Amino acid sequence: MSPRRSVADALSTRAAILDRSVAIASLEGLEGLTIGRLATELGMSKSGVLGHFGSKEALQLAVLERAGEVFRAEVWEPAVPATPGLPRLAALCEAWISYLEREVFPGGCFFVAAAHEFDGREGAVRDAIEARFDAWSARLCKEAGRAVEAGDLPGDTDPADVAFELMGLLMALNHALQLHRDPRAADRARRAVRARLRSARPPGA
Amino acid sequence: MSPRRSVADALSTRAAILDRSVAIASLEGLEGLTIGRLATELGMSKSGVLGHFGSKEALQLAVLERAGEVFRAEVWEPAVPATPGLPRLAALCEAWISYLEREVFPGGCFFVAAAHEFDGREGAVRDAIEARFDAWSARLCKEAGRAVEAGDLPGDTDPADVAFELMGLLMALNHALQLHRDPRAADRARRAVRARLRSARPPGA
DNA sequence: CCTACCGATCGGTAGG
DNA sequence: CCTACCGATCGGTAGG
Repeated sequence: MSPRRSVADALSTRAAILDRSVAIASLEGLEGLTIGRLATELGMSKSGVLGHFGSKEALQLAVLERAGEVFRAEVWEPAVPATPGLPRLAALCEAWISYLEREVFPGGCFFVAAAHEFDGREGAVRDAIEARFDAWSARLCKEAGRAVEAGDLPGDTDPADVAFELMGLLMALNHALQLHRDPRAADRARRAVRARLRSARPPGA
Repeated sequence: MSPRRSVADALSTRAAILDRSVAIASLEGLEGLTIGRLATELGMSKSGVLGHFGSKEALQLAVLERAGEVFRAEVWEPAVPATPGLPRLAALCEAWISYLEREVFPGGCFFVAAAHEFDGREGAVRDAIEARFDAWSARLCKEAGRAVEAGDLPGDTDPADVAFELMGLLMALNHALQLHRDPRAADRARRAVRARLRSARPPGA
């Protein structure tokens, strides 16, 4: 229909490859994602798949990029309307918990899984994963720092400590859901986040 | 030297295969552990390696068993002398933190990595990993329950909440050390564990 | 986007 | 424990 049909087709094919790749890699890992399997599932040839990216590593980086877009929409965006500081910190955690509960990725948090798969290696994929966690930690630290400034967390609180502890709760939830399939874990995580973010000030002070 | 030299040799060969397997799998994962690589590194043939176990899955299960022995010696045993309840809970956490700091396994906690690698699959390997975490959680819960009974933690504390939160701190530490190579993380984890286990009772009450 | 192919490696087996 | 081998699959390339 379009006069540049081949270009539009190429873009939509690329998008289809990436969506399928994200689904596979979420369960099997970024290494378990193979060109041959992708080709079979998509009804394409291997070279047809690979032609869009050039190499497996380039495909993996594109998959991380695509997963990052999903994460941004599902976790970062919902917290934007919240008031900076403690309320936004709580909103970020709630968005993360909800993102796991709703199984946005079938294998749990895409980046937690990728981090464990690549933390013992070197290269561009590992670096891309680390950069995403750096950005996430920085975001948590920033909001925690604002909460301290606003007096919503005790004045001697280290924002990095808060970010570290919240990350732990989120990782424990991911673990409980994926390995133990424990449906009570989400509420446990919510309770723990609430307790950690409760001001040391007496209510109403 | 021994009259049953071939039997003793077989056992020591098996032990050598498992030790090398643990080292490889810690960094590359239990699937990244291949018979061919093992054979090359040990100066054996592939069939010589495989003959000790029968299949790759049986090798993976034996590797988990061997890693479990190391974990028991490094994390469970050091906490045995501690008084049951809060002191032993603290000792278990400190042993775990030290076990990561000392890089007992080059790729961080063997079981956390294995859990993420296999939580999206089915089978005996996945089941063995889950069983180890069940045992670990039960242990933390038991000591937390004793701490509540002894009045060392608030009376309305859910021991499973404590175990969940401590697991989170340990996983956050593993992540910080492996992905971010952040040497400050161990002390951050110690601080957070101490804060979580601090009694709600005023000191000396 | 395809077919046809490359060398390397995978887990595993036969036979000794 | 070995050699020699199996079919399958890996990432990737040549040539169109």
